[in-house]
Amino acid sequence: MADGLNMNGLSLKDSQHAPQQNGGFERSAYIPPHMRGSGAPPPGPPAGFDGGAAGPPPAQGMNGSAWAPQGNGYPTGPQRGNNWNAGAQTFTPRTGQSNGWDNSPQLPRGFDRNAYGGSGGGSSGGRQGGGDGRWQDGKHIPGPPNPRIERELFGEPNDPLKQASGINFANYDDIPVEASGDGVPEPVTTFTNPPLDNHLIANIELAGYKVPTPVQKYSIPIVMSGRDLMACAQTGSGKTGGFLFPILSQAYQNGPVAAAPQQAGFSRQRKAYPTSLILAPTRELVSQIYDEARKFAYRSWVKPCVVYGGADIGSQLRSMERGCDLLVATPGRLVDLIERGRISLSSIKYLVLDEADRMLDMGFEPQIRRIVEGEDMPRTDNRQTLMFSATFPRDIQMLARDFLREYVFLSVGRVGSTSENITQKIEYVEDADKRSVLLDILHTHGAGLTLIFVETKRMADTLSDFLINQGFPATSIHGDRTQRERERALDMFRTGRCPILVATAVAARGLDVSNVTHVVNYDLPTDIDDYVHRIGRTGRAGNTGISTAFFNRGNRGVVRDLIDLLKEANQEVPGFLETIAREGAGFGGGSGRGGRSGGRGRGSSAMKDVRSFGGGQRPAYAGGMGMGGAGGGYGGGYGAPQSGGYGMGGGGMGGGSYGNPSGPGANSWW
DNA sequence: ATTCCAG
Repeated sequence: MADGLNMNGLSLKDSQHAPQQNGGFERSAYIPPHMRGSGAPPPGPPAGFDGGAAGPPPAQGMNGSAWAPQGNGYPTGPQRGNNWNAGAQTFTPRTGQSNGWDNSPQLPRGFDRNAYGGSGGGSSGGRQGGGDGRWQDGKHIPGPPNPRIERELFGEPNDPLKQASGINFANYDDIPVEASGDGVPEPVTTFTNPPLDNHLIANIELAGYKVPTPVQKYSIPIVMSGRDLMACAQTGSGKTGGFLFPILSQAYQNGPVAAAPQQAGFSRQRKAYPTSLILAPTRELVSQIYDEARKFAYRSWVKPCVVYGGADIGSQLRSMERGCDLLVATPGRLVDLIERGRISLSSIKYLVLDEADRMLDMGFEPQIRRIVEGEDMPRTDNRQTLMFSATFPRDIQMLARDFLREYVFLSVGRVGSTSENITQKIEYVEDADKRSVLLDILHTHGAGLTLIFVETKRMADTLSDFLINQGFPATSIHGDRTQRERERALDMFRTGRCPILVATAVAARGLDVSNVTHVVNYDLPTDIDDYVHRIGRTGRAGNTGISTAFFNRGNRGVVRDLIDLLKEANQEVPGFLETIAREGAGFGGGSGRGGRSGGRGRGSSAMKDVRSFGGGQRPAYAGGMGMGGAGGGYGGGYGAPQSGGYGMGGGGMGGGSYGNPSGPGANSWW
């Protein structure tokens, strides 16, 4: 259809919006993954070009603006200093209302005043949790303590439900960490000042966190020194804090940043200019991240906001009007709000992709590319980009490099990224027998929560109906249920009122529910990484968990990856798996998706920096496990570090290594 | 197959 391009957000819309120059080229020149690197022009602007914001280019020079990483003792990230402090002059903290956050003159006063802080007396915005403080005369003035909010955010002092979220690994130090890239800063070992801001530390204490998790130890100095980050960390290892802590700490120390100059008279409407944007693939995950953000923004000048679909947009808009510094969003709703002119990304300094490999997978990549490259977000030179996931297939890493600049690659935990805390069992069960085997499991299983994964929404309904008819306290969550139903199901599960939850992939990633003692893969996913994420719903925060998967010949497409994974995690490998693997999973490959993973390329790549292999190696390289120790640095082919955001260097992307036959255009979801 | 605006 004629709208095809537009649906992906890749066309030139809004021609009044920006000087086209290179930006125009970039917008219309979307190159699908499978075409990239094969002689087609690079999708981005030349190095150093600031094609992002509309209006005049930002001021040069950094002149010690408060936002620059100065107070924390870390060096500025390579080359980013230049444009980083866009509008450094306007930033100079002004007293009074607007504090320089949003200097777009066309904004109505009311919005401007509320843009941050200043709600001082009237804590009508108390609902937001964070953001009762303000930034004044170059200083952070936290709002007064609020016992009610405090209880809401952090729970009763001895509420086990809330306390459980405080991660309590007994032996953090046993977890191996590899960091690669140029000049990786030393990890921190404690939540102390320096480098962390005292107000943040106070909130961390309220939340009951004692010691940084491994991923936090590394991510804090990496982010605070201005570097980009690709972090591969085992599930339940504190990734959310890994990005929230350094981002908020910087914000508390340095205050608001001036917005990039806005196109005059563009909009009479109220428009939010967040400086941090966190994207995640499901509404529930976004909501969970937002709840965390509220904790650590408590009493601060930073106002967190959340937007996602299926919920009343009016209340989300009103909430944004009370200020929106750190925005947590699902891609669809964010695009919607951008189109309505209610959000501008021109002030973004931090972009976070949580569950980054999913966000860059076929289903999401066009939307992400549109948000990051097709709107007014600053380019890689003028923002920091952080990506987190438990799995990071190499082809997705290659894609991710489009959005990163001289990033540090961080790998925390075991290869394959499944936790040793999870005991994985695989049982051979024919489809027809699944129900009765499941009943056996549920009968023998004691206390604790059981999460059952199926492949389709329909199956989620029928199976939960079946279980309820059998007298089990079950419910379900999937994308065809209303948001209200979804949230209720999750809440019933979380609180144990409904300890059996049947779920589709919507619950596979990131959700942090304590006390999930058993994950059942009633249907195995076709992608082993999905399996990794699913079982990661148990065994969190240092607890142990059990995972049971029903396997039959319909799953032979993942048999090879599954065996590798089990071995890597020191789990028992049942004989039938080996047998079926020998039967030749190779040809039919089960219901294999023709897409990424190029065969069995995953196994060794999930926790490895692709740069270590030399740029653009094909997945056929897989199997080689032998990446050396930590700090391996760039292998050949990473090319000149200064070559801008698209530093493919020499190696190039070896034609066709993405093997994406259909391209990303096929999605017709909206 | 699944996720992601509203309708």
